[in-house]
Amino acid sequence: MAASETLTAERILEATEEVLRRHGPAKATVVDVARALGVSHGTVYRHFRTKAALREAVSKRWLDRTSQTLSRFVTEDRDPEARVRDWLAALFAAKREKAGGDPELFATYSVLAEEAGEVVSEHIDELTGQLTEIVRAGVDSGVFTVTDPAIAARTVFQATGRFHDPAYAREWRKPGAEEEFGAMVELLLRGLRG
Amino acid sequence: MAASETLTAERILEATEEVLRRHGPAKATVVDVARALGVSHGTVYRHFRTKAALREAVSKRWLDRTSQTLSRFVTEDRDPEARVRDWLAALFAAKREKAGGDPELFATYSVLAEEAGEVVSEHIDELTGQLTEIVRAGVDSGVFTVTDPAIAARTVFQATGRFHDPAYAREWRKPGAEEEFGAMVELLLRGLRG
DNA sequence: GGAATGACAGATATTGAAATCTGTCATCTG
DNA sequence: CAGATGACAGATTTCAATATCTGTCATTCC
Repeated sequence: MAASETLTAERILEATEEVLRRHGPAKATVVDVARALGVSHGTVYRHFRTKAALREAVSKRWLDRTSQTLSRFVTEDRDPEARVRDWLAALFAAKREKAGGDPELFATYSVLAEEAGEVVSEHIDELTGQLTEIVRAGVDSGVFTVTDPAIAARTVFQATGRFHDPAYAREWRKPGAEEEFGAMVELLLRGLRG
Repeated sequence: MAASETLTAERILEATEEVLRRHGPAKATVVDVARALGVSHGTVYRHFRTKAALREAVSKRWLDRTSQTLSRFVTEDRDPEARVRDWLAALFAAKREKAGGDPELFATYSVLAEEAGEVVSEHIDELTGQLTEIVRAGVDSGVFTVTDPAIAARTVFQATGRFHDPAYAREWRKPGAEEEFGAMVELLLRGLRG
């Protein structure tokens, strides 16, 4: 039996991701997860209070991977304007790659995220927080002239929603999407500079 | 019988809107529309090839009302910057009012629009066309410094998507939405000015 | 004794048969 | 004869019976 190893929250999450990959968000059940782990479903409920909590944890994991990837631009010691550009480009690239690489899995995670409102809010707060730091660096160095870096960052994030919100995923593969993204970033940077 | 008047496409569209209002998008049938008009459903098919075509026509009507409302800002002889501001504000106000006033009807039309891809594309082309004209006026008068008014207008329209795309309707009633909209418009105007 | 189990009640999902709807067209009606 | 009808075939939806799932908890097992 695979039960030779201790049953950790981590192992349950991995099994859940696998079950979601196989069955999709509508058909993936807690019983399936338990079966995949070779335990009874009651045992899964010892680690996660509800099915919703389990799915939320999976969502969080998924979203955190993106935050992680982008965080490197925050600490870099480079021109803030270039960092805003690169941070946004990396966000778009990451999303587009995930959506294009395995559309079904991407749709699955999009459904999960839809359900997990709180987790998504926190993710967005994390991302705008990162962007705020870069914008603040730009204001401090005099490249940007906005009054409030936090508001400016939130606005830039919202303005680029079309290029990172899963609801728009089908637009990302259209020809011209790259150009549209470029025009958006340049217009926003003009706005940040003033 | 209500059939005293001639059966026009117009009358069918009105009856369809009424049926949609009553039954919602999922349950509204062509048979219902025919019944409301006191004719057989075969007669409705004489005017609209398919149910989808009928729904598209209803969507077009709905969207055209918004285009109509906004067109006045295009012809006005005023400061282009103020006109961009007002055009965007009018768009947001119109959408928010419709969504807030009768959420169920708004949801119904949102579903219809989702189905009618082509009609929505044309609507968006019409709106960005309007905005392009205002931006071009701004470039001509020297207030704006963007290279291509059409690209700039499209970008501004996309950036403000959060404030007019029905997918975001639930965000519009949140406190702070007005401020977020204001910050977005001001950042974009800074970008247009350069 | 702390972790795992599986029987259970209520909620949710699946299924397949019956009902309704879409779109066509031969026929009817003024 | 132009416009309307309603019967029809195939597609889609509805509905109720059946099966499965979620979440709990008394009991079992190391």
